[in-house]
Amino acid sequence: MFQSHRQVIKPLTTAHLAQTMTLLSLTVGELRQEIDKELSQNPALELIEERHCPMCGRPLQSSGPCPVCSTARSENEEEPVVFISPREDFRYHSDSGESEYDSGEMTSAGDDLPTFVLRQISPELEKDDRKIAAYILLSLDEDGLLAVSIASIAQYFHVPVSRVLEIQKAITHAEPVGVGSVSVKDALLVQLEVLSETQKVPALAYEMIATQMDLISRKHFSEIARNLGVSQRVVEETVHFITENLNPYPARSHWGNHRQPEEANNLVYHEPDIIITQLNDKTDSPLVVEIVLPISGTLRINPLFKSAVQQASEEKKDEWKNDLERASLFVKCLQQRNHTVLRLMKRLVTLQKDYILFGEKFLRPLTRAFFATELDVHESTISRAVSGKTVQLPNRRIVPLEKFFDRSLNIRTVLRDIISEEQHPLSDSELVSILETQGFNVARRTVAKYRAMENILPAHLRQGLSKAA
DNA sequence: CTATGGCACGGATT
DNA sequence: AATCCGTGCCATAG
Repeated sequence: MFQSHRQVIKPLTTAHLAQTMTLLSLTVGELRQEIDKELSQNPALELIEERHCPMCGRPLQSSGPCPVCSTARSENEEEPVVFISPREDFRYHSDSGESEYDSGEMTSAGDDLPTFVLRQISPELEKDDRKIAAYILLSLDEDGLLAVSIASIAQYFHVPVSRVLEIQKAITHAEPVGVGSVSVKDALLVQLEVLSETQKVPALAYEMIATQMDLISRKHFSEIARNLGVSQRVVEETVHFITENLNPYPARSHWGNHRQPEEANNLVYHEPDIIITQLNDKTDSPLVVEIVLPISGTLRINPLFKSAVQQASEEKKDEWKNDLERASLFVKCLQQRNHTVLRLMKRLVTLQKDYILFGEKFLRPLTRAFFATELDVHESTISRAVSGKTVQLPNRRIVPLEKFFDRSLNIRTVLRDIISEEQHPLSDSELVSILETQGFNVARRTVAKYRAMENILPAHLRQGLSKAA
């Protein structure tokens, strides 16, 4: 066996390669199961509590970025800070004592709402706060609104109201946005706030919801117009915007098969495999990318076990040696998996920075093949690394990693914008020429397809938008 | 005659 | 090798 050149991680055997490949394609949830399994049946493997920063090797205290690295790294403004981040177990209902929780089918795809939300926010909560968050989430009514008062929660946990409010705020800002609000009004306000980060919203919407809520629900538009001193037409347009884009019952948009088929809001219930955040909310501050590792602590070979092998009886020795082999293989594969994902994300985030910060309009159509040559790995490696994984963006949206490789999302978004601002229903061929002026060359037929994807009606059915009363 | 959706083909992507 | 996607052609609706 030859080693042509020495790498950080060198592939040793075919078994190694095979396992690396399978580990690479696993999501955090699946990986957690895999590690649990390996840990329970291989005595040579050990999980030690203390953690070391994967970048600089210093021991880490709390979860989150290593202070040393992130500060040191952020000097380089071009590259995002990327690191592998150990995470505590997200499961809130079972204490760590019960480690296997019917681990067979505990995939993250079909979580209930509380679990789903908790997974999003738990990274930024202290351990004690997670309990409170879980309590809040379990106190929701079926619409996703809070069924008990904030004060009673504070009393229950013997903590100040302000702390509960802070946690509740985190919950309402998670997907589905507005969940956990105390009222429909609050839910709408939060949604509006989040929405305004990515698109422009009617100027009056906020004030209208905040002060005229009961009139809105009773559809007394003329009275609202009088109260706010604007024309009734403006009121109606704003209300239209509200009913179209906001959802008074956060939980229903995903759970109740209300309204549109779930195609429209293709939310995926996953804990994120990768979390992208921005430390300050400044748009120029570097992005922080965390590759989520589903265990807290460091996985390594148990040194005691290793030395014990020496003095083992003959028959045991072989078996134990085998365990040792497997353990080191497993650790190496795990490292390589993280290494690959890390390299990929580092490059991906720099290239798609505009998309991450400013929305889908700025998504660059990149292909997996491109990254394969870029990182000098096989295409299938990238495929494996991308498939099934999910990313949490700074705006808390959780999107599939595949979205980063959507070849037409940017055009579709521009198309959506054009249509939403059209004065007059534009036909497909007209849309083609408008897109052309913006640098997008697509065929007429393709525009039709994009419309279909975004479920936008054809031009002749699109007029009912702003009809005068 | 114009606008749109269906089917199918070829090239790119996985 | 299998799949996805953009596009051209044609039928149909208005």
